[in-house]
Parts: sequence; C-alpha cells; structure tokens
Amino acid sequence: MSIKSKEEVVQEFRVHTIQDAAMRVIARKGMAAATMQEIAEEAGVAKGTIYLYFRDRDELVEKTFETAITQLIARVEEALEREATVEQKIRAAMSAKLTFFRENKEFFRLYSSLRLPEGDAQQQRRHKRTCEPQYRVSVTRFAEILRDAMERGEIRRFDPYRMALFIVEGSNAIVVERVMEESSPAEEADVEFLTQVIMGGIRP
Amino acid sequence: MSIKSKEEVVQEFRVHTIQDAAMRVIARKGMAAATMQEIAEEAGVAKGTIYLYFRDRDELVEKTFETAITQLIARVEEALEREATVEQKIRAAMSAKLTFFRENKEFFRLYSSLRLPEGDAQQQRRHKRTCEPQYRVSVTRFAEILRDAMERGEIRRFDPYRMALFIVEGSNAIVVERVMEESSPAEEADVEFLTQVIMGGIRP
DNA sequence: TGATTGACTGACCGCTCGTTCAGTGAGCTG
DNA sequence: CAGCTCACTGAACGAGCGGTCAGTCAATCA
Repeated sequence: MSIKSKEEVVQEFRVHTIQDAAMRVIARKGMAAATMQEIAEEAGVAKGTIYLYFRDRDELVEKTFETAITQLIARVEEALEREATVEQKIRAAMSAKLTFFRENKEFFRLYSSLRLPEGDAQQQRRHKRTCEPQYRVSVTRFAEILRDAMERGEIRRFDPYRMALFIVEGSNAIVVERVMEESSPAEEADVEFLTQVIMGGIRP
Repeated sequence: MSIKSKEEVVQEFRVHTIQDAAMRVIARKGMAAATMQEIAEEAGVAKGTIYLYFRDRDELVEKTFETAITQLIARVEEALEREATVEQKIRAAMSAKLTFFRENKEFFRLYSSLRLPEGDAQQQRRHKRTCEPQYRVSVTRFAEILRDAMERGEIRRFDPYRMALFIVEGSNAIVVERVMEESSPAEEADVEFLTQVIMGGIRP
C-alpha cells in the first residue's frame, strides 16, 4: 500500500509500453524475427531506451512473458477455486483460458514460442530457470486438481500429470484455432465442447 | 523401377546425410539457432557443399521437414487403414505416432517449430505453401475418420476438425514428454492411456 | 600420361542485428 | 535565469549470419 513516486509511475508506464510493443511485434513476426528496432518503433521510443529498462533482449522477452503468464495463471487459479466439482472446475478453467487469449491474442505467439528452449547451452539454462517453470507450474497445478478428484473417486485414475498435459495442450490447439480464425464460434460453444470431450470422451 | 546411376545414388546419399545433420542440429539448438556452419560440420561437409544440393536455408529446412513428415503420415495412414472400428484406428494411430517419434526423436523439434510461421510476410507465405499444408493434411485426414464414425453413430457428434485438433495436439504433448524424459513408461502404456482418455474421457 | 572435368572447399562478402555511448535538450534547482 | 541533471536518442560498432565463388584435386577421358 505504498505511495508511488512520479518517477516510479513513469517507469512502470514505460516498462508496460515496451512489453506491450514487444508482444505485438512477436505476434506479428514470430519470436526469432522480432527485432529490437521494430519493437522500439512499435513502442514509439528509440532502440537505446529499451536498454534503460531491460538488460538485454532475453530479459525483455522473459519479463514480457512472465507478466502475461502470471495474469493467465491468476485468472485460471481464480476460476479453479471458485468451483466445487471437477466438471465445474474444468469448464471454468477453459472459459478463463479462452477469455484471456481473446483479450490477449498477441500473447499467444510468445506463449507458444517459449515452450521449447532455443539457442546454445547457456540460453537453454536461462530458459529453464525462468520460462519453463512458469509453464510447468500451470500444468502441475492442474494435475493437482485432477489427483484430488481421482482420490475422491470423482474421475478415473490415470497419471495426473500426463492427463493435465493432454488437456492443456489439447485446449491450446483450440486456442490457436480461435486466434488464427477471423471469426470463431461463440466462446461458450468451444468451452462446452472442451468440457464434454474431456469429461466424457468421444464414445456415445 | 528405374535403375539409378552411380551419380544419382551418391546424390541421394549426400542429400540424406545433410538432411539428417540438419535434423540433429535443429533438435539440439532449436530452429532459429541452427546455423548452416554447424549443420555442415555435423554432416562432415563444407558449408558451400550444402548449396550444391539446396537452394538456400529455407529449402533445406523445408525439404528435411517434408521427407520426415511424409514418412510419419504414411505410417499413420497405414495404421488407420489396417483397422476397422474407431477405437482400433485410434489405438493404432497413436501407437504408430509414438513409435515413429521414438525412432526419430530429432524430428520432433523441427515438427514443433514449423507449426507457427516465422519471419516477414514473404517467408510466411512460403511457409503457408509448403509446411503448413502437410500438417493440416494429417489433421484433416484424422477429422475425416472421425466424421465417418460420427455418421455411423460410432462416436458422439462434435465438430470433427476441432476434435481432431484436440486429439492430435493432446497426443503431441505426450510425445514431447516422452522425447524429453530420459526414461519413459512403456509405449503400450501411453498408447492405452491416450486411447482410453480419447474414447471415454475422465468420467468414471 | 597429360588434359579435362566438376564435386567440393572455405575464405570472403554484404548485411542484419543486438548492444553501446557520446551527445542532446526538457525540466528541475538554488 | 544560469547551471545542472538525467532520461532519452540514434549513429556507430562488432559479432555472426547466409550466401558466393575462385581455387583445388581426385577421378575420368582420349
């Protein structure tokens, strides 16, 4: 509950502007082709200015990713806690995810790019310390929900982590489709589709 | 059934060697960080030699991808045709996929990297003409299987393409896990897991 | 066996990119 | 209002990339 100085506010605004620009450029060009020059132009600042707020390109990408995924995790977490049964939890989580990516279409490209590490051994180690854990956290959290439900006999017994992986990546595919399509079916329709398939499979 | 001249055999061998090297380097460093220099070293040839067999880097990547994914599609297709019921088809397809990626661990990185296009507009158009269709073909093919089964009342009615996407990407997640893990559960266990979840969902 | 070929090589080139830093000027200070 | 501060700028730099091509030499030819 601290009062922010004017400098801090300006600083936060700049950081946010630059991260936002980075996200849009990465969404447009892809991770590898997004240059500092273009990010700077998109943000309306000079290239050098970015280096006042971020040590290097990797840190900019990393922080941008963290800011966004933290929001995503928070939204899903909130949805999970709000509901009681597994089916309700899954429906709410799927809904939260689809809503988040509708409001943050640009984030998806970054989210996808960081799932597999790139570059030399050093970069891969850095990636392992920062981005990967965030992603794993969300899967692991989901796996916990499933494990609890299994113990309560609410759902069938499977390896909960594998189950979580399957569901998270499967629903990501639907998110990709929605981000790419120019017009998608109603959000509730896809939420219902995902919930039905996850819960009951394809058997009639 | 044509007889290959010695030159053709040598040519094919070189092409294969270089593609193989490209796949290994991409698996190690990732798509963006894989350089022509390193691919050349891995193949045991000079950098210039690669340009005798491939117009440029993009063509090398593209052809390497095509060679591998054609094999994957053929194997899955064979599995699909061999079986009669949807459940059998799915089990066989999953088994074929897991086996293929066990035998071609290095391919997975390339396979994942090419799903979302990179670079400027021109590169993205090129990507759309070559890699994406191959990927879509495999999903669409699977969607057809599902549509047929729906019409025969074998499975529930959903949007078949979305269903196919969900299953393909969900099972990809398991493949990633198996490629990354140093020791995975038996292949049949994961095949059974996938088949059960896809067919019956998680409800008890 | 001397001449010819052409697959192969790797030093080199042009270019792009991330990163730096001397310079600028708006705004605060005393 | 003179002087100072410091966030900001963008030209310049160096590293590293994809792509080129003059030169090499083993295999073939006549």
